[in-house]
Amino acid sequence: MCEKCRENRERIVTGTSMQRATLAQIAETAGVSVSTVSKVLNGRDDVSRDTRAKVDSALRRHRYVRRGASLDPAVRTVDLVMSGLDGSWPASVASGMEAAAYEARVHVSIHVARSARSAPHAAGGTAGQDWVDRVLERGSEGVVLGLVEPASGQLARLRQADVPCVVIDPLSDPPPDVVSVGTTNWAGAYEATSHLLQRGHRRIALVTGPPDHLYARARTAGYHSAMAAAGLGPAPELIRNGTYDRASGAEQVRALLALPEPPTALFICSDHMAIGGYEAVSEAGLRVPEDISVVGFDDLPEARWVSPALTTVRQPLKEMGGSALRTLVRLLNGDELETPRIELATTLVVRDSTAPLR
Amino acid sequence: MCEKCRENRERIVTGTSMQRATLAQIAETAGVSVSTVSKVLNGRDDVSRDTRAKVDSALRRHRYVRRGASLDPAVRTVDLVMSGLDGSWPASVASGMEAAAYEARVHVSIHVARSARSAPHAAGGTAGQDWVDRVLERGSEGVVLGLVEPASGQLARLRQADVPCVVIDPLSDPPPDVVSVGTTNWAGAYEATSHLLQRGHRRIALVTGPPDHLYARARTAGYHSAMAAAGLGPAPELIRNGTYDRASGAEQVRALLALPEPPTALFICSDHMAIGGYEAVSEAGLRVPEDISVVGFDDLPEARWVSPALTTVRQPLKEMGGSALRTLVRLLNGDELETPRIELATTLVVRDSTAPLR
DNA sequence: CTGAAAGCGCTTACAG
DNA sequence: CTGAAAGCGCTTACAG
Repeated sequence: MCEKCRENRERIVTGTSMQRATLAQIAETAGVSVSTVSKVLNGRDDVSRDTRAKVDSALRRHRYVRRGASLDPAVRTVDLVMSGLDGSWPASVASGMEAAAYEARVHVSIHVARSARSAPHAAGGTAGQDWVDRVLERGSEGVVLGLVEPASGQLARLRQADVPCVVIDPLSDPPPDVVSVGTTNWAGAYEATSHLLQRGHRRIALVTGPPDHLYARARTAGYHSAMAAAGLGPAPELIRNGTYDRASGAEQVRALLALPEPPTALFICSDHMAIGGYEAVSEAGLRVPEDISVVGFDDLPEARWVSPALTTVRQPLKEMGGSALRTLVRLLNGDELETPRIELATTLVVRDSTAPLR
Repeated sequence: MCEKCRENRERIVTGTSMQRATLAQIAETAGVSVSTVSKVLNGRDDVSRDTRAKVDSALRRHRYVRRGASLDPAVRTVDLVMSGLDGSWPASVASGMEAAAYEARVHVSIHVARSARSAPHAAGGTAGQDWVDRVLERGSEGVVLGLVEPASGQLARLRQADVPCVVIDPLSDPPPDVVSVGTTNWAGAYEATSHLLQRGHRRIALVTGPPDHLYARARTAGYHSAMAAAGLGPAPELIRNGTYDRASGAEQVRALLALPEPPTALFICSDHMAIGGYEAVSEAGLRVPEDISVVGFDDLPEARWVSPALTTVRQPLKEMGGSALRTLVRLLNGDELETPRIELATTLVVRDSTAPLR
């Protein structure tokens, strides 16, 4: 380890900010000229393999960071900020985004948005660090947000730093200048409800999400529209709000099955809640789909793991990730967007959890 | 809009890369010196109100952005290279790694390892680009490989570039100088088999992975050891090799159930194969666990989605991701490792798919 | 291939 | 306050 690096390490330990290594230092370590180091950094091909290897090694030893890593438009880096990485939703979105990024020759960095309070370094002088700090510190050129609601202050800081942002599936109505990618929630719910109506069901219950969520409202509206088109008015006792998780689905379906006149079909606005619904149906001594039909929403892999396989409204999660990345690249290029709000089509995937009314 | 900006816009339209405005241009627009513009940018207070306003206005007109001003060389970036991002396995590993990276103040970039043949830019002068090229191009300081087998040439290139590498769950015996993180496959299989033996089962079938996989061999050995400890010799007809996916699990279990003397318990070396096994059991008109007990391996989230919930050997995937990251950081710091091969403990999670022999 | 030299964008100590 | 001048980090055209 070189003298300078040792100094740097001490600076880190003492909390002082670190000095950037200069090309001159790298050149000295590598035993070459500054010009040669510069050539390696800029990917020129008039450098021999051996020299390049020596310089690469010296750059890494010094932890050299290019100032304005974004100056080369060929290698851009963007951030994917998610509320968490566990589970099928983030995995699918990240997978679609990575594939699109590969095509576009863009690098993807991942972050989990943590609340400022839980930041482990809050005491060390970087108090209040949130995902915006991380993005700016990282020098990313753009951000895709997945299941993370940006606060207006956070959006303002990104805008000020000229870092564009695309939000996937915002929970609440975003400001008009925020670009978002979602799905046709209304149409998906309409199609799911119509599917049940076509199979003769009339008493169709809805388990939807929290009423303040943008897409829960759209799904509820789609259900109502399909019911109304079949001449069926609202039956408030058949409509319940869950919280998208399995336990909440079980709970809401238990309540529905306890009604004097229980439903014959359930449209449940998330696969996880629908799987919870399966439990409640089973507890009541009933079978899916013989006694009661169930339609979910999402088409996560788990819809195929359960038995019977779940009929559900497919959200194209990979395409959402891909679309968000491509939209972000257009923003980075300064291209005009046709619309700040992109909605991808849902499709109904019919499996084994729905049957005609007996 | 200034002349330069107009030029810039034209460059964008024509696909040429954009020129950043310089302080000299700002200075000219504002009618001041470059020094003064620099002072304003750096927040010095020896600038008059009027001059500052003129400069601010010019900066805005030129859309001047300081790029990479906050890049901190203490921030390190490492790559997570996976065979794919879909599914629970990569999601859990990535989640654990991200959490550890956050603690260590390391940024994580994600890549999917694609074969060189499928690279979309292969024709554009970057033929043969594989994940090693991407890692080096990106300037990452280290790599974690998940479900990706590094070829010896790839390892050599990383070594030459001084980029350390940690492999999670290698399929084949890695070279002795490659650091890897795995789980105690032998002990996990031993525990699973013992669990079935303790419940009175004697005719216990094994569905394991391809015989050339390192961890499949370890699991098979653990099964044999537990059987032998109970005084049971090998029964070759009860041992089958699958390919870890659901369909292969169903296929192998169908064959086992068709034996003249079928097993009363199945130890199936992946949750996905075990869920396929459920199908085969159901097709045969049998029930889990009343007629046949099933133990899986992995403890992916899907083990809890199926019914009955699957008894399985838990691999601590998040911890593996976290451990890989922490090990990589130690390598980056030049610390010595106690061992190049880290094995994390598995635990048996008993759920509803195992019952005493009737 | 390699590096000396010229030059660019930016910052800063200092003269006015 | 302001800006000329010196200087730093980096890039590049070019001589060898």
